[in-house]
Amino acid sequence: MTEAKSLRRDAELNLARILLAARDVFAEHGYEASMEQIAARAEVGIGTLYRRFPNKADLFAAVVDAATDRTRQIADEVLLEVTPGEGAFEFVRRCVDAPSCWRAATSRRPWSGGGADRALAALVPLIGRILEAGQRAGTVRSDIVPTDLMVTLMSVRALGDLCDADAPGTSRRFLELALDGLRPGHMPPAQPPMSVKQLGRVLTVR
Amino acid sequence: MTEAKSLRRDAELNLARILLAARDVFAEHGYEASMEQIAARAEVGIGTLYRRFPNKADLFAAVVDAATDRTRQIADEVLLEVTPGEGAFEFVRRCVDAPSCWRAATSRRPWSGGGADRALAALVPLIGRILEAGQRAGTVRSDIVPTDLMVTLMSVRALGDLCDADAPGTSRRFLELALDGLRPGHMPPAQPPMSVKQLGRVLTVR
DNA sequence: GAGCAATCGGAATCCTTCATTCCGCTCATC
DNA sequence: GATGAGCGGAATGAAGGATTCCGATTGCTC
Repeated sequence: MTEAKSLRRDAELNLARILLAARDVFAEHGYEASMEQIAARAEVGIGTLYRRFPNKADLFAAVVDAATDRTRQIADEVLLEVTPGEGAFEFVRRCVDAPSCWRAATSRRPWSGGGADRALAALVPLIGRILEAGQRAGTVRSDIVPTDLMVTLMSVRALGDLCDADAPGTSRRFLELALDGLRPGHMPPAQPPMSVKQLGRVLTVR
Repeated sequence: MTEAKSLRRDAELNLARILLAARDVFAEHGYEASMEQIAARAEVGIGTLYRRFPNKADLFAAVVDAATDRTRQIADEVLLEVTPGEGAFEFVRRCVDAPSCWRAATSRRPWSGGGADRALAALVPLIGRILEAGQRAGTVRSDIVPTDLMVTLMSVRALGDLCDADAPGTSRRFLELALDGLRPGHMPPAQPPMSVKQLGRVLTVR
């Protein structure tokens, strides 16, 4: 966030390029993407990556942090712009459409340290508010909790990775079907929802 | 299927173990699982794997074929045992519960050759019958097609890979929510369903 | 515009991770 | 008891990829 030392102009440009490229490449291949791929996408030498980020994990962490910020921003926007009844659905849609938002979660080696917990601590209350608004409006089942939305997001993302290259829009269609499942009118599932603590564990390196 | 040459009794036992182990290990790690992992799980030397299967791809193909058979078998059972109104839902549930059924599809290197097309040719009509029964009974939306069920299966499986280890039952809960989305009472999604041909491409090595 | 430290690029290094091969030993089977 | 089908698992070789290093550039300051 706060860059104490100012970079040379060209270095600053390259840093931005790297972050952009890393976001896209990680989004596409998950943590398994290679540093060389990222460097190539950023049109930068590998050495340049390593001057900014001591290693791959740190670069990934930076990307994930940015994605978390973006997610929070989306939640804020939804809370502001969207009708209470539609907020929850629109939030998930916008997250799916955002290039890398929450995408890291479907990667195998997402956060390390307490990163996931911090991200969730920021996100869960926001999503809770969006959700409650929908429930008060009667457009969202009363048995839905924030982790349900996140889980939906994760599964849609995973499906997109699998299918969208060959069948564009597949995950989008599935998303709408899944969202319909969140609307009132059905029996609650026997299985209780995932806890936030569990989700934190899911998102953390094993 | 038809083993022309009969194996020594111990060899036959080992073959069964290998197939079992491969099924489980591939289910757990996808095609990236190593031959050594499989050999270890089967409590067998690596050499033994290679005497039965000339290479990894062939072993994987054998596992996938078995899974396809199992899926078809489940469809048959559902058609026979389950109420028309519940068949579609129960089919997906049973597939999710079957240890390796359709699991390969979420792996990155599933079928090669025309394997996927053959499997789909066998499965799609069966699923179509299950689906139509539900639609006639009024428990399934009229805009749902067989690929929707398969896509649901795939996303639930993917979610399970991500979460179930840390939060058991998560994919199960999501499955029920997603299935609710297939029930009548909502607007059809704007995005048309995936075609069978596209699904075949998704399942095939790139 | 000269000097210089900050930057670059990317070749080279060093691991790790497999798939696959090979071969001496074992033990069903006849 | 002979013998060849089977077995285990060390060894091989290739690929992939993170990280390091260093000579060549180039913004920036005086």
